[in-house]
Amino acid sequence: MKKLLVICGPTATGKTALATRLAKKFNGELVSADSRQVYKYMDIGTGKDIKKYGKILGYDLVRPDEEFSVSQYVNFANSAIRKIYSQNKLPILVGGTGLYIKAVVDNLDRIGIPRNLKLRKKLSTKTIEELFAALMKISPVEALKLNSSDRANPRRLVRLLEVLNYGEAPASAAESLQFDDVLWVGLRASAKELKKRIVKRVDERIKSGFEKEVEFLKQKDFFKYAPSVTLGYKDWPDTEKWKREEFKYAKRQITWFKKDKRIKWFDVSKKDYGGKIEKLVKKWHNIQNAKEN
RNA sequence: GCUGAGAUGGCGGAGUGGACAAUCGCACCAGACUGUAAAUCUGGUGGCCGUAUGGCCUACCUAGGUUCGAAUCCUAGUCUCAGCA
Repeated sequence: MKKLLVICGPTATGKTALATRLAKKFNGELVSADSRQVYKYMDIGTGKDIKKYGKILGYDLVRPDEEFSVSQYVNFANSAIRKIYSQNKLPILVGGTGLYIKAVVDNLDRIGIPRNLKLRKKLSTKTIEELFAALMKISPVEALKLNSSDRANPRRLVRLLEVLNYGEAPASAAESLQFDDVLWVGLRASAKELKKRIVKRVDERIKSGFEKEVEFLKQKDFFKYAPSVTLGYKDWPDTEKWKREEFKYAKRQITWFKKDKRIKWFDVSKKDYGGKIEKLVKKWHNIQNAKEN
């Protein structure tokens, strides 16, 4: 019986703390689903609470100047989860990168199709109109499926061309992993509360030596070109902007997760939400055990 | 005190007689997103009514004026900045 516990939600809601608590209680192991914590040396800025929480899988997978993608993440996560099963433990997928979680749970096809640097380079100078015209030529069906937002998004247009150019049947990402039962727990907070928490957390990160981390990364030349240099790192030392960007990011996360009706939401401002979640997980666990017998 | 420049929507900043509720950027709100996802992209953003084309009201420092018509021109005032005393 392959069970998976997902802990998701916007940033600064205490996902890792909750996951750690549940891991202790239910013999679980954490797998981080966070697209930034995969980078080495970016510890304070991405909030790797190693000291506080102990072992978490999914940290430090690549260097800050390396490319990373969902498909790599799925490969990693699947093998990590397999290992956890082999130890008879409960995998807990915890993080705020909605796409990564979805990719692991729902086995997305297409993400197995590798990028085509040559093609990307060739297309990099094209306008949106030209890209869309090219798509219409290859596959009007696929082109017209795009919504108005994606149609104006060069990154998406290029990727679709890449996919259609690949020809063969879409490769799946690594050996897929099917789950028998997934429990989705989401942590949420009001905008006001979220803002408060974000401000506090950014201030804490600054206090615990964020500037030194940035200096180190710069010195190592990781800032020259790095997909990893985003919010926080990107605008340093503008800490007010960092806070604002962090909140906007949280809102994007909320927009993403809101759509997934599988998620059971808990407001972290309510008292004893942790206890309630524990109860829910316990019940879920027991039901599964009963089925197995 | 004199001389010059200027006062525009939450902020920055265009516009300099009609196409202006006012380009654009930021901020803000909503949304999309199956190989960059802390990324990328879309829509909205004075008030009221309408699903909408649209209609009405209040707006470009204040008060008057010119004009069919003013954010744009004139007069006076207030304030800000720069240079000189």
